[in-house]
Amino acid sequence: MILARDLSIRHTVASGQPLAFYSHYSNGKHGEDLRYVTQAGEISILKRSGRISFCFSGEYTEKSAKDEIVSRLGLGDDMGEIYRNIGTDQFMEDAIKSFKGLRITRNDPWEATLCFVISQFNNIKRIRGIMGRMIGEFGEDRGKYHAFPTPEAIASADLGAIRACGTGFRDRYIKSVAEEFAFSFDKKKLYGMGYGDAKAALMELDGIGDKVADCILLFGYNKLEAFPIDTWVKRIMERVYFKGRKTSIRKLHEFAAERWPGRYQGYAQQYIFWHGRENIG
DNA sequence: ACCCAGGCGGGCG
DNA sequence: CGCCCGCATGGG
Repeated sequence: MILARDLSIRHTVASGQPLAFYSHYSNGKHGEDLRYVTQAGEISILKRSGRISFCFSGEYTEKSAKDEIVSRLGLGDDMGEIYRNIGTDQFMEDAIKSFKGLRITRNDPWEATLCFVISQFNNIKRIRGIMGRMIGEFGEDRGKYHAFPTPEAIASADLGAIRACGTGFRDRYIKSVAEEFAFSFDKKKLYGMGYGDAKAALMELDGIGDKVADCILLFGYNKLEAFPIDTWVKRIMERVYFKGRKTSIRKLHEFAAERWPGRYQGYAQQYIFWHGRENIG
């Protein structure tokens, strides 16, 4: 059993995070049910009120499964401190009120990378479909589910097979980053690097720009200071903070760093994104 | 039919 | 640096 105050699995999974693309979520009368497969095995969670009960299989032990869940769902985050930090104005207060319990999930760097390379110039529903087909096509068969595809599996696939999953023009980016992660890119090294250096290293890769790099750092490398700016965040910030004027990505980054200094820009961003998308349009 | 989606690379001034 | 363009695909 795990205590989980200020956790909404629904908001967390719905808000376009990598976890959503490889998990199975349902909300029944017994509570919120979430299942997902990792390289180590399968995790199954049931949350009712502020408590999580869980099951596991594969290589997991009671302790490692618990650690996995706490880490994956960001349960170590002090939401009181985070809400005080990002609740800087009426828009942010409304966002927090609407989506209290929305967490930043922590995913494997490769998983975050593949998901967000696919996300570019795309929409959440389609990303989900493409990821589902890639998992079915290239992920190891674990019986009930397939595991997340390894970089090696995708690196050795041919471009046509990747494209057959519905990736469109992103096929070559997908293959390229898979080759990097399989053979040359030192993905461990980024954990020990500062935010700026790690972002620059990711942006060396073909198909990874400013926004995708920030997503990978936020959702894959536990760097909560990352602030991904997509079309929604840009549009909403321009409306709320810049009187509707077109504003460059660079200016928006500068504004965010000033308004939400410290370690929680990534949380600010996720609440702007989801509140803006769901409640403001 | 038209527009848009968790953008990026390349080319231009 | 900023700006503009093309890019696959499917849903509204």
